[in-house]
Amino acid sequence: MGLSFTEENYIKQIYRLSKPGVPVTTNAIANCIQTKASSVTDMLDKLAVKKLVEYEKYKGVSLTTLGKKTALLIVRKHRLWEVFLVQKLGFTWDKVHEIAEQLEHIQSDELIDKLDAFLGHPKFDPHGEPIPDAQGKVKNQKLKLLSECVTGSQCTITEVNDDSASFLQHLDKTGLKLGHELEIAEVVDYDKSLSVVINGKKNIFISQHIAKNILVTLK
Amino acid sequence: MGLSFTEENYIKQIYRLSKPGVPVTTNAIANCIQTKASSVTDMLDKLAVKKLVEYEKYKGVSLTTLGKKTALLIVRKHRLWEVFLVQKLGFTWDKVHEIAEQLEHIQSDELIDKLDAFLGHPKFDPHGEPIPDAQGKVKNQKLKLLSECVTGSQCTITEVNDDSASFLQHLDKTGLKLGHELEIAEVVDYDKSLSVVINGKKNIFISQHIAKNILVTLK
DNA sequence: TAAATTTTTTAGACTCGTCTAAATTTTATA
DNA sequence: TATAAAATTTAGACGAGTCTAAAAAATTTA
Repeated sequence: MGLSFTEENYIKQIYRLSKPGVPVTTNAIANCIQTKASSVTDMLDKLAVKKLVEYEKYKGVSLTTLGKKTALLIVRKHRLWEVFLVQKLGFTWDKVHEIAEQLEHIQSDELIDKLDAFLGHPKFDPHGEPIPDAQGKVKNQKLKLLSECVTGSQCTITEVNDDSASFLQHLDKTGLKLGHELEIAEVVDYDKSLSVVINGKKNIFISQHIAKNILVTLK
Repeated sequence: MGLSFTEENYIKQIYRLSKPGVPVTTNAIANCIQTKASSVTDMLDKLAVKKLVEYEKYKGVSLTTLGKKTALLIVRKHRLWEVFLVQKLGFTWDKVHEIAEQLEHIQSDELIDKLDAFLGHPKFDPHGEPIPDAQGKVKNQKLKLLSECVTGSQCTITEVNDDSASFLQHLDKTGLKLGHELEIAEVVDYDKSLSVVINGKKNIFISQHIAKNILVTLK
């Protein structure tokens, strides 16, 4: 059952607008997709026939299990392409979205499998959003910048934003590695530097500059 | 002046079917695009209005300078993506075309520039076809299989078809490297093996099996 | 709770790209 | 060169997706 470019866009936007329990309104979708409410109504009828959404007149819409899975596979493609654009082609975060909006509609499972492998099976996109797996399952954790964590928080180093040799060498020297557990002992007020405990042992200082390039998963 | 997905496809196919002097026929396009002649006629009218083709009723069609440039930029995208799919993602030659047909329509000059740089500004696609530059200019040389060269021809090793370690090691041992100049001293009749002179010095034998995996640019 | 407002849906029309069937032009053949 | 055959174009229609304007339902407000 192949979906059109347009149908895929509706599904994806409905997914983005969804909040547990609350159905998504026609107008919300219209704003978000840059179209008119009447067009949305038409499309919702169509998607309901295809069993991708549950739709009751005047009551808004929500994704079915099938619709949700469909959405997650599109999101997967979107985020994998974002990783590619940033990590391999050197785009900055802010510029990748528009291009990924196009790339996410390329149809080929094999392409996505191979892209995923080429990128080293990344778990998060450049914005820290989790990448669903090939079955459409998402880890419900989100990455946070270490620089945004508060005193007392416990987290795990999950990714870095700066892949330059000098940055990676610095991390190495400091004793910071992917997978290490951190506890924020103190956030120094005047320069936002951090005092952190690594794996419950070593205590080190990290400047805000460095902390801004380290992504962590909160406990 | 943005072109639709469909318009781009027509332009590209007309380019592929073009032979100097001879206009492309409506039926030829219809066969090639999997559509009906009447649909082609409609589209040709449209493309003529946009100054992409010169079209006279019942007389066939040819690309204008603008149309040709448009086609070459699409071909550029197509071939760069093919290189990406083969070299970076590990697809085999035969499987990349269909996916590249989709990727070639992604709109972003910056994306193509960066992809080109990421791939090391390749000059040929995996099939040996030349990749037009960002201005739509093509080097009018085409890669040829070494096995297809005749006695006396002079050429430069430009690419290999087999990227396996064992093949590359064999080349290395034999003294063959990208960029080396070859002169075909003799084509042995009974087994099609070649006697070649490398860089005007060393003279070696190359079996047809090996020669079939070496691409050269003719002098 | 009745009126006013907002949201949503319906009805009808438009564009894009396609199709079939019929008409026309070109080309091949006798 | 007249005629048959093939190629091409025209005419009219359709589906997808969109729009505007009007009608209907839901929500807010008095």
